[in-house]
Amino acid sequence: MAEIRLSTAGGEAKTFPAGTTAAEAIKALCSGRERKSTVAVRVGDRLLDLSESLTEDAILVPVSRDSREGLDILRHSASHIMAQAVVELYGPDIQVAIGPATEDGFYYDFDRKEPFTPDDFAAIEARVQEIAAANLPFTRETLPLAEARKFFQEKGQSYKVELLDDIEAETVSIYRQGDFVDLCRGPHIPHTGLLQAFKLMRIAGAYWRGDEKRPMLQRLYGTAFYDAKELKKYLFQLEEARKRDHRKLGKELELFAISELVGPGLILWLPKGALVRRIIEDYWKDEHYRNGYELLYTPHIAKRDMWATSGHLDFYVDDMFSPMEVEEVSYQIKPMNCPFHIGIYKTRKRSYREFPIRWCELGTVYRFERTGALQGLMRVRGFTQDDAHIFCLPEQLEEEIFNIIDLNLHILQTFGFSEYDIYLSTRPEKYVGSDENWQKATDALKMALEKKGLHYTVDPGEGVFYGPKIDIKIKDVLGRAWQCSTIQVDFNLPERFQLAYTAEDSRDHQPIMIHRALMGSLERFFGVLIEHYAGAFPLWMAPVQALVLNITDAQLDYAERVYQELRQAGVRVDKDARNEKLNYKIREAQLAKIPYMVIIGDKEKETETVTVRLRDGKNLEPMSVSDFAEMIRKMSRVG
RNA sequence: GCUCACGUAGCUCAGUAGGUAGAGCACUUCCUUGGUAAGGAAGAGGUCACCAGUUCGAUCCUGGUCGUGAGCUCCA
Repeated sequence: MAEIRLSTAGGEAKTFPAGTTAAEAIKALCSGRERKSTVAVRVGDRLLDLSESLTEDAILVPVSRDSREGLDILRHSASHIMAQAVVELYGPDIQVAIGPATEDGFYYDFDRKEPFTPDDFAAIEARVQEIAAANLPFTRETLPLAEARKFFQEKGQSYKVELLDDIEAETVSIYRQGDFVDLCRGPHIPHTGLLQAFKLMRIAGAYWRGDEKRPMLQRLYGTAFYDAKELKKYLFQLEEARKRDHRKLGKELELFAISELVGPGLILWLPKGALVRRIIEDYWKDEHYRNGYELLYTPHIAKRDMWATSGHLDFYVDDMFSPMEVEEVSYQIKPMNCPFHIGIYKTRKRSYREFPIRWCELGTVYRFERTGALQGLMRVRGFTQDDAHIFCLPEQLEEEIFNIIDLNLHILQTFGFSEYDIYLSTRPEKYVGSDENWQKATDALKMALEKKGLHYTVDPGEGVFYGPKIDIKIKDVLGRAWQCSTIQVDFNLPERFQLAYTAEDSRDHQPIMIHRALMGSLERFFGVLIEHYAGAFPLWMAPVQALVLNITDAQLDYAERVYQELRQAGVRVDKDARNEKLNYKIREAQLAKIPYMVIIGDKEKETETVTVRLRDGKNLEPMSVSDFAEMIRKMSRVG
């Protein structure tokens, strides 16, 4: 019998008979603990089941249940187990589609006439537990494509047949556990008993293959862990995340509102939220002034002809609100600010000596989002972009992009965001402009990122219709990445609007245009900020920095004086002069997440001081009002 | 837009075999003047999202509309 040499990475190779299973090899090559935690093996870039027979020399990398890969394998297996449970409970005529692992768990899509309801959850979960307890082995079989096709056709599983139609390989693998058989690449856990913690999370509709023209399937989402403790931890984190939800905090802290009176996706900034916004805007304007930008203001509507010239009517009309007639001329509300800045560019002849021109605007735009897409502040129909357009010479392009990235990261860091995913998006299916220009622009973006030493991922086909872009997605505390910053090169609008500048040769040339937004939309950015800080904004952003609390009516006069003095000194201060006990006032201030409580009793009144309580419950030594004001002033320097 | 769920006082939520509703907090008034997370009492507050239908009678049942949530799709 032939022999093969197997080893683990870094370990000594041992000789085995050909056909040894991965499980046997791991048993011989690994220590007890590693052996126990191994759920699959990796050979090169292939993941194999433990039951796989090995026929060639190989270096085996054990996949531990503690690794991300190991968890994904469990969850993928959990989706099969759930599908088995569903088929057993609701009959074999139910159509099964696909069931992969996801970031937080897994899902499986089913086609069934009757909708699943949350009432079904208990039954499905119970059946999953039974299957897990039965310790059914997962077994893999390989069969020729045609045979697999016949097999699933006979079972009436048309989605599987459709999947097989797209597979080009000669053979495919199927997995069985109990009576359930599924087309699957694998690998899987050795047996169902490893599924120790399972929970059905929710049900949602999902189009077959993500295509809204195809049938809507019922997607069951679940999550799974090797250990019940891990599941508990995950559910606790979900609960914590819910507490930070910007929609909940926005209501509680009276930051913003969405009113049925006004309409969906349209944000009302309440006084406290509006104050935070003003602080953000002031900082933004100062920072842009320092970085050589000039501020613009432009209207909210423009003639439809302009949107025809810009190409928006060809490529963006589905996202635009309907036109309105004004004196027999059609106008349309703006979904973007760029054509207006071009309007300003064209107010006179431009010289190359003016370049780069950096124009910024907090421009409010309106986009027709489908109702189902709206979500709190994160996805709205009217929002303000921190927009800018840079007009420059081709040879200035790379440096300008480099400068934008610098300013971008600086501003994000000021707000407390230091983790991001960076994407370079290339040409989409629907686009304008020449292939050559697209290539030039894409190269310039790539170059700037590489010079800056930033790690990025290429997102093929995700560019905007007028040019390629860099997107910087910031990560909030919930681990969600939010697309805020975007930097887009545009060789197209200058062409469409016939932009020109006079160059050294005294002839007209076409400038390059860059679009960029750093916070993206003030609404979304505010939403991310609320969740990031759980509503407890840093001092420099807090809408109310200090709250004056008198203990009894006897200090009302002094408390009023303190309040006025702090207000005059530029502290954002409120007062709570109500006839309530101190405990009560402190509780409310604490829930409002106000950074400093200024407590005024008889002692303070006599000595003309204040006692300061911090948001974390600590107290500062009594100090004079002016010292406190100075302290706040120093500590609330931006960033 | 599509699938599923939900919509009761400013907020969080009970409730009704179909007989026009209730709590806590918030609000108003009064008592209380209390040193670091809820003092007490009274009062006011609702076309039970909206529109139809079934019914002697609808907040409850049916249908539609609007809105919200979770997804799909899309995106700042």
